[in-house]
Amino acid sequence: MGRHSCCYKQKLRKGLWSPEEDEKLMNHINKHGHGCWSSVPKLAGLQRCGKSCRLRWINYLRPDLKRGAFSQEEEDLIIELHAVLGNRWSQIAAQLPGRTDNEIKNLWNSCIKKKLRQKGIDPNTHKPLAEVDRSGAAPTISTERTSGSSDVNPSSAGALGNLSHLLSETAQSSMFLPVYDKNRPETPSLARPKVPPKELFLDQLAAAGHESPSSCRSSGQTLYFPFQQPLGYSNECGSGDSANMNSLWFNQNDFNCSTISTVMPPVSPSALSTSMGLNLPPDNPHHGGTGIGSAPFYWDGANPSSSSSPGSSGSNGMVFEPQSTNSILENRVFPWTEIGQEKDNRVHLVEELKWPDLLHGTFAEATTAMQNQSQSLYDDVIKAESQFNMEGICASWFQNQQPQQQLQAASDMYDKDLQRMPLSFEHI
DNA sequence: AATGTGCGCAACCGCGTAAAA
DNA sequence: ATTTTACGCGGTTGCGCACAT
Repeated sequence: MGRHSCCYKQKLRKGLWSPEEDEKLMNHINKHGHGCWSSVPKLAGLQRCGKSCRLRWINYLRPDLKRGAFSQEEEDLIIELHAVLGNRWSQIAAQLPGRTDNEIKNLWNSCIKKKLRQKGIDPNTHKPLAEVDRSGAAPTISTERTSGSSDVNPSSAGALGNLSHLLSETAQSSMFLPVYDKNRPETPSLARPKVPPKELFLDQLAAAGHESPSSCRSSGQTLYFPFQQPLGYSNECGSGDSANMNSLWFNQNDFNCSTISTVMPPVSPSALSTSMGLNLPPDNPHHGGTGIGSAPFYWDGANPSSSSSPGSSGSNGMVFEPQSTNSILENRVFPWTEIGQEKDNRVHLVEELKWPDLLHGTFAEATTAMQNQSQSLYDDVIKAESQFNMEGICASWFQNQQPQQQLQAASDMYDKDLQRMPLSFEHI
């Protein structure tokens, strides 16, 4: 395999980017798009390698980046997604519009890990630390890319695998899990997928839930179902009382097939509602508490004024504006845990969203039936992704901006740099 | 005030993969 | 079919700041 030739070239600047460099890069991409990244530095007049330019653009200069601290909802979503996807930061980031994989990775390593440990949860396995300790060798997240195997968090995959294992064929067929072809060749794309995020995301969930890696055998021990973990992550539950937290975990012993279809939605409602851009009035009886449409954690895609990305208003799905004033975890992320009295009239709504629909692009139709304002995850994510293809898009974004907005954008863009500006700039 | 330490963030590095030559 | 080039991803490093000693 060839290496980045640029990496070996000498006299290329490294380290922090100066405002001048940022300006050059931004101007160039605004005018011409990035095209071939390796040619960007030359065309933009930068003493940087293309890789560095790309990274700078993606992680810092992109106009659709959401700035500022992560909200509690975002953190919860990251935890939730990490339980399913492991350290696949780019895929996690795909579910958090405006956030970069690097940003999420840093947040995870510096902040979330710590919080989870403080709450008695092992950040690698998403299990209670006590349980991990008891089992001896703590399973670790395998993110080896050389193995060629799926690097889905094995603990999560294992948990899902356990669930899968528990199910009879009949039970499985009644679920809305996809019919996953076990004979499907293990394509490299599973390890390093280059497919649209939605398909990828669902594919991995499917793989996690339906494939049977060796780690997925039934262990006979208590199963902690990862989707419910955020109950333990909740601030409200952040007492650190591990006994209480443990009680929130899903116990295989209480598990029966009748609950599976409710307990096992393949994608968490928050993830879907976030990604789909659902704007669901909380009092809508069609998504009152169970299922995908139930999460009042929604954002107003039609409210560009609230967006950090003015050019992405409306349907392009880049505006991520959590509207919930409550914790996402209060029966919203995992509302199916609250089956109770409303179960019957809600479950069927959830069950309308069958995996084949999700996987074959008819998801939007199903959700439309439930909720007129919904849009497909696929469309949304694709649009989000297309935002990254800045060929001309960025230019149009800037063209759409009012002068003061451009100034504000530029101002925001340099906030961090200004904050980091050494004292030597004070005399300017 | 000087030094040490921890933390967060930005950027780099190495690798795998796909596409192009 | 093979080699080269480019891209994207995840892990790691290092800088700068804030706080403690």
